Amino acid sequence: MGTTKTEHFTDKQNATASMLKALGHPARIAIMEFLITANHCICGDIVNEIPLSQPTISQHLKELKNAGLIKGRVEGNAICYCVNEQSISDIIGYFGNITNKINQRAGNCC
Amino acid sequence: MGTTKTEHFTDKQNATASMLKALGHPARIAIMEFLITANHCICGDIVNEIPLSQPTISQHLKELKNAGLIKGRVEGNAICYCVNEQSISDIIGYFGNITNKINQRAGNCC
DNA sequence: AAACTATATCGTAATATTGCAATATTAAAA
DNA sequence: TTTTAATATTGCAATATTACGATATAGTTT
Repeated sequence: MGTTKTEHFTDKQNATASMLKALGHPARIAIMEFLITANHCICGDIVNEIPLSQPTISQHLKELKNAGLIKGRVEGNAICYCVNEQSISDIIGYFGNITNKINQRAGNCC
Repeated sequence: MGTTKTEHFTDKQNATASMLKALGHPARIAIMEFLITANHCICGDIVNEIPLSQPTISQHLKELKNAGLIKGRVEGNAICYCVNEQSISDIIGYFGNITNKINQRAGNCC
């Protein structure tokens, strides 16, 4: 117990859940928004921008990276982060599909 | 510790994270997809459709409902569930905005 | 090389999540 | 009214997440 039973679900369902889970924390939403708003890659400003400790930010960045939502590039002794635009397209694609299915069907009773 | 420091983030960021967090589990993705694919409201079939125990499904439904992603309507001794279409629009709107910002900016270095 | 800077990792405490058996609740049917 | 059916709640064990201090690592500067 305590563990998600991923084996009952499709790969696509697990992959989708895992992307959205990575975005399911306000600090990670804030990091994504910061990276996007900043008009360029961010090297070393993230810790100053978000009021959490450096290890905590580093951990959140790792999770975003594992989920494929951001990319990192080593730049001297700093690391430049930016959004993986493909991942955002994938998410939009997913919800676009959902919307199409909603629009195609008969209608709700609730 | 162990608790998310929501006070450091905007209401919008917390609200967005909380919706996406609700979708950040394969069982809840599967429930959403089932409700959408089913072309009508679902009264009582969810437990048979997803290989998790009845209490576990009930708990996931509660979380989806708390996050505003689904609606429930009492129908005799059963409960009919359906997707809250507005919530999907909200999510699409959020990622649409993100995409606009990405397209407006100079470009990545990564 | 020594000091400095940026980031990652380790270890750990506090809390949250997942899943289920048992039980409660509520409405319908017999 | 007893039984049946559908769903919710409670209680709990296993595991995951969140956050951070301390420390490690790696590149830069002096």
